Amino acid sequence: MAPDRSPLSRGELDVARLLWGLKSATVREVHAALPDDRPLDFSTVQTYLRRLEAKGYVTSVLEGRTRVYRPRIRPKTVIRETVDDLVERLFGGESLPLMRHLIEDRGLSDEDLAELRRLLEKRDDS
Amino acid sequence: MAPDRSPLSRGELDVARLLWGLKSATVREVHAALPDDRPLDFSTVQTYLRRLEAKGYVTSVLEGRTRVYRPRIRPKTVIRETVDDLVERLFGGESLPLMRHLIEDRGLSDEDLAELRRLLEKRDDS
DNA sequence: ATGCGTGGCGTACATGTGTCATTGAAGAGG
DNA sequence: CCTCTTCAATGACACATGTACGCCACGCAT
Repeated sequence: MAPDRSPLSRGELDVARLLWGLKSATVREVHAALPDDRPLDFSTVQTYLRRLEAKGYVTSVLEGRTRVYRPRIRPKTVIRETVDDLVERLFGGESLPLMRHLIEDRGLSDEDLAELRRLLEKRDDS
Repeated sequence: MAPDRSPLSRGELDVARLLWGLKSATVREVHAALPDDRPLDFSTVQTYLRRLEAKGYVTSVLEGRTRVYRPRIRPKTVIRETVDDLVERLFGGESLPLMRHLIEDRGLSDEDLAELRRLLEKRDDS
């Protein structure tokens, strides 16, 4: 249950997300996938990937002379850990207040609401 | 919209939460209010409060020879900023996936579910 | 061969964070 | 008053994080 590996920093998470999207990628590919509003130097990406590996979030193999990285921890896991942590720190462990916040203070479209209701029903008869 | 003040670190948030609860307090009072599972040195609390003030989250006045701190930014605001940030970096800005996660992957009690449904209805006819 | 792009690896370095130790002055007791 | 106690204020320090440079090796097109 405890998050055995150390937590991701902001930048590391950004890079990890890209890697999840790519399934498997070289530094260059991750670098190329960076959104325009977050330019990073090639080496910076390299550093992040190295640190991600050191922290146990990704693995890599050397293919020829190129290192290929791929995720080792699934997004779901990281999401769980991150959200748990946030709920803990911000709401003392209660998730309902977070729900309330989301519903009341953030824009939810009508589709979102419909979908939500569906989720609730499904959750209901289980 | 932009979070003009720099974000709170983990420890800073812990202390800020205590201060929100106390409305107004001296270093010593905050220190005394620390939960048993998170002991911090008096000076450490002092440092956090100082940094919180530097970041603009709290203010203080010297009353006699004692400094009294009080919140300057409301919890709601910090919550909004923090959650926005998390939704952004973890779900690309969509809040529905976070909802889904909360409903499906975290334990919600029956009361929580009932409450949720009420929230949705209220939200509905508005 | 020579020089250029691609890429790995190690290194660097400023700033942010977690956590205290030390300093220094205001009030209490004699 | 002078010393002792008690805190507030400041300094310090190690580790984390954001961001990048530099050097070197390889392979390909002059």
